[in-house]
Amino acid sequence: MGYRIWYSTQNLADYIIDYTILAGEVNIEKKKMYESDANNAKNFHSLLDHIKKILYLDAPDLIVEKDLEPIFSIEISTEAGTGHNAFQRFARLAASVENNVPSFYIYPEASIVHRTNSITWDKINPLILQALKKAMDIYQIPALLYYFPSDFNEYQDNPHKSPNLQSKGLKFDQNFLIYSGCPDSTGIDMVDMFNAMNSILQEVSTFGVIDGRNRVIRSHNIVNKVDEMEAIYHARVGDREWSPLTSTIEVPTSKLINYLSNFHTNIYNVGDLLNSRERTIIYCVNAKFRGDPYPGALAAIDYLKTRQGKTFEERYFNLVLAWGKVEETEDSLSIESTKTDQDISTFFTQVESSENRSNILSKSFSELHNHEISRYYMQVRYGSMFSKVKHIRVYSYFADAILFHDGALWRDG
DNA sequence: CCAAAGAATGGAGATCCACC
DNA sequence: GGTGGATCTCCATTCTTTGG
Repeated sequence: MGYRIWYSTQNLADYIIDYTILAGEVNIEKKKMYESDANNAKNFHSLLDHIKKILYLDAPDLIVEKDLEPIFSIEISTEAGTGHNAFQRFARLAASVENNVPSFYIYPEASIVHRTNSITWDKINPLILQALKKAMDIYQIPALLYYFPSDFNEYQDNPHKSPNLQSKGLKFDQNFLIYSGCPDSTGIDMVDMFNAMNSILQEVSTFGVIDGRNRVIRSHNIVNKVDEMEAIYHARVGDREWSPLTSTIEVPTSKLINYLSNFHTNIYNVGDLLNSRERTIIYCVNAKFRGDPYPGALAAIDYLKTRQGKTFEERYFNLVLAWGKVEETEDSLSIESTKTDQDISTFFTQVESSENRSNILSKSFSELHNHEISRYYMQVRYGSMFSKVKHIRVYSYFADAILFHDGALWRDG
């Protein structure tokens, strides 16, 4: 027993160990993490059960564990945070917090984007701070945003003079041989972040993992961080709407029920769940049916708009995902397909192909290779829960219904 | 009309598997 | 066992829309 660091890139594991009090630990082991059964059929099933559960929605970059219990998870992005980009990774933060595991999100306050006639700092969408706050309010588990160190403060008026122009204005760690791709460890937010991680590690050492994790939301420096996040949000948000909420509409649930009636007979009735909420939030995506960045944005909308309690049953609004051009009509909805791959058959094809590819439940014992035995046993227990592609998993977890122009799927309860 | 923000797409990298 | 195609995932650029 001791510490175990699950990583997708080993550099990041070394970075976190070396810059926190984990550096003094002897009993510490690093292990490679596998994202899903769909993506890594050979190895995913060998992960411990509680790690699989965090990975169910989406895989973070790092999970730190003590005595076989996760202590916190980390996600890093260097992407420009405009539009829904900052939400792209939100589902994995949600997955972590929903399992009572604190999570850290490292994201640039701004990064330099070169466009045809200009060089600008693209700034992070402040709504991400609000989404994290909502998740913390519900679970009382930290979900903290730290800025990836950059030249933004010093050079916000003249990005072309940024010393790190070639890396979009971002500051990477000086020791690039050992910590390649990791943020500058001397950056003020990184120092704060290491302190917060140390607080969690100390709470967990003193009170045990379960109690420790539940106490950290009240730790002094984490309380300060949460206050700071809220202050930044209020300073930046203004009185306008921000993505992804700009792509949502709110309608009476009766219109949703009428739309669904296009796809079932008169004898069938939609179950109680959808009808139990008067109004419905629809996330309208007029893109080819696909994954990123939409799964993360859908998860964020859940926290921003619809969620009251810890599960999707405790929603104030229904949360619905619609593909195509959506219009509200007098008593229903109209959805028009304006692009390829906006038919419901696209969804079914993707489910079917991952099922054909990943599901080995129809094999006989003598057909199984040695490494397939424990994978088979996992699938006996969980079916294809971990074996579908990420966006199918995330959409069907968060959305009460998914609408297409020529079909729909919905929950009855 | 231009700049900023938003929405959507394309592409790279990793891995697996069928086939030779 | 080498190789090419298919799949999955992540990254972030590019195209589109909006607002002053």
